[in-house]
Order: sequence, then C-alpha cells, then structure tokens
Amino acid sequence: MTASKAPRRLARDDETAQDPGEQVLRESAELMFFGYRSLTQDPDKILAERDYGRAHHRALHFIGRQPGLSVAGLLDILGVTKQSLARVLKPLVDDGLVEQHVGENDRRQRLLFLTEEGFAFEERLSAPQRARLTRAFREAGPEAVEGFRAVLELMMDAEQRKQALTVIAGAKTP
Amino acid sequence: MTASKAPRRLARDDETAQDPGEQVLRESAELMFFGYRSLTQDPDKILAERDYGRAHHRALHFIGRQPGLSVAGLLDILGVTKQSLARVLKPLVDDGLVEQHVGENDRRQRLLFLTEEGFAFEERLSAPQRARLTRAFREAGPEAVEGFRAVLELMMDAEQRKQALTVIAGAKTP
DNA sequence: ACATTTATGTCAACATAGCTGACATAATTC
DNA sequence: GAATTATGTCAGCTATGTTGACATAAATGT
Repeated sequence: MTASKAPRRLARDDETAQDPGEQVLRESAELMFFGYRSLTQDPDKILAERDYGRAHHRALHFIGRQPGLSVAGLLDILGVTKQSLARVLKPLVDDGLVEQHVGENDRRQRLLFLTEEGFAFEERLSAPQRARLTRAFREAGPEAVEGFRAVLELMMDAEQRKQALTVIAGAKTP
Repeated sequence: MTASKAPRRLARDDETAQDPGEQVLRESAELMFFGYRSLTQDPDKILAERDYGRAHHRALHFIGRQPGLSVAGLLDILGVTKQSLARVLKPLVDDGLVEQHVGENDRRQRLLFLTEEGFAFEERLSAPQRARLTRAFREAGPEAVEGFRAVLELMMDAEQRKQALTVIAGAKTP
C-alpha cells in the first residue's frame, strides 16, 4: 500500500531538528494538542463544581499574576472581546472572587484584584497543573525544561512573544 | 519585598528544574497557553474561509495521519461524543473532503479517508503550523526540540501518553 | 436460528464561550 | 465644552461541546 504519487510517510523518527521532517512536525503539533488537553483537564473538573469554565480560570490566573491589572490589560492578554470577558468577569466579581478598585491615576479604570477567596480558589485550580508540570519537569530534567520553554517562546510571533514575556515578567504596562 | 507569609514571587528565572519554583511553573502554564494559541491561529483563519472550525482541522489531521481510521478510533483520539463528531464529520463528507469506506473485515465500520481535495486542504491548513514549528525548532536547536517533545509527552497521564504515542506512531489499533 | 452486542447515525435540547453591533456612562484630555 | 477613552451592557449569532433517546445493520454468542 505504498503511495504512488505523493510520498506521505517517509520521515524517520530520529533527526528531530535542523530540517525536521514532516512526520516530526506533525507529531509535535499532536503533542501540543494532547499536552494542552492534559494540562487543562484537572482544573476543568474543579471548575465544573462551581459552574465555571476554562475562561474563568484564565481570568483568575492572570489577575492573580498581575494584581491591579486593568480590564483593558486583561482583555489584551486574553485576546477576547470585552463582551466575552464580561460574561466571565461579572460572575467572578458577583461571587466575591475578584474585586474591582477604581484606578488611582485614572478613575475610569477598574483595577482587578483577587480576594482571599479568589486567591484560594485559583490556588486550588492551578495546584494540579503545577503538580503535573513538576512531575514532567523532574522526569525530563533541567535541559529538557529549558528546551520546552525555549520552543514555546519561539513559537510565537515577535509581537505575541513580546507581550507574553511582558506578562510573564509580571511587569505592568507603563 | 520578601513575602511574610505566602511567598508568591520568589523564584529566579534560572534553575528551572529539580524543584522548580511556583513562578517557573506558572510561567510554563502561560507559555503553553500562548504557544497553543499561536499554533492554532494561522489555520483558524484559513478555516474561516470555508465556514469550518478548529474541530474540522483536527478531524482532517488525524484522518490524514491514519488513513482507514474508524469512526470509533477517531472518537477515541479526539475525546468527544459521536454527536459532536458527527456535526464536524458530516460536512466534511458532504463537501467531499472525507470519504467513508465500508470496513473489509467488519462491514459495520466506516473507515475514514481523505479525498484528494481533503488532503490538499489539510496540507494548506497545517502548512503554516509546520512553518511555525520549523522556524521555532531551527532557532531553538535540536536539543531544545528533544526537551520540548519530552516534556509534552511526560505531561500526559500514563494512559493518555500510551494512546497519544500510538497515534503518533501512526499504528492502527489491531 | 435467534438474541444480544457493537458500530454507526441521527434527532432534539441544552451549555459555554467566542463573536459583532449598538448604545450608555463617567472620566480624561484636547 | 467637545472629543476621546475605559468600561459596562443588551441583543443576537456561531461553533463546539454535552445528554438522552432511538434506529439500523452487522457481528457474535448460545
């Protein structure tokens, strides 16, 4: 059952860089799919308890990472519309997980903070993720971890990367 | 600015394995989020042309990877319900991107194949993903790529990993 | 042979999380 | 005082997931 025209299955499993074969590239895309799914599955279960979804986790996560983040800042990170964010943020505020404080410099802004409860819940959500990553990192070793992070970083466009790294650095946009 | 009770922001950027700090773990989860988004954004644009979504791409991808895959097999890989898959698969069949052949051994099965057009479209969808990965892999180097793949693999549960690796190996379930 | 199980398809109803467009309010800036 | 900005909100649409119920054809078990 060898393909007559298009050579669809040729690459070998070794030689994963330089000019990686189509096979390796497809495998890597699959690994991203499966890996991402693994990483989100534990918090998803916990979120279901409260009638929240993955979007709520993301909001809690980034507010936790950058307390005092503005709504516009969060919109920028998440890359969704404000209407979409509102549907996630409002319940979080109503349920007392997130607080909005009027901005000191600019009083139009609503700066976002986690409440004690919000912080605790976010911890619960991210704990299994951190556990999963810790286990994977321990088994893979420090060099693999560096590679993992480097590739993910390089996978983004220059602009995205810049923004992501700003977020990751925990720096507030000045 | 040392935390008095809960040390929320302590870890330094080096020392990313062994017992990685909370900071590094949260960063890594963020990198997965941003990386996954980057990887899916190009095909998403192309899919929009035809009124398809990411789910259609996934189906096309895995059928392309394992021609002759059964519906049950695809359900297993995607981890969705058959009703959910049907909504994706039917249009693909109707539009002539996927063909279903009655199984030789088991004539209840509908074995899935990409048509020429389906193959071409899947190529178009995955081309920008492969380009993105190729660029990232080239810049990160072979060792980083190995680390990237190793961590993603180890991120899964044993069962998931087993299934994922079966898929990746391109082996049909016997 | 007949009953059961399996592989697949389909109908209906519902939930989540994205989108666009339109409009409102308050605060800031020009 | 006018224009812009940050935020909120209403309404409706789409994509993709879910459950539950039922139908058909083929394979399997007894």
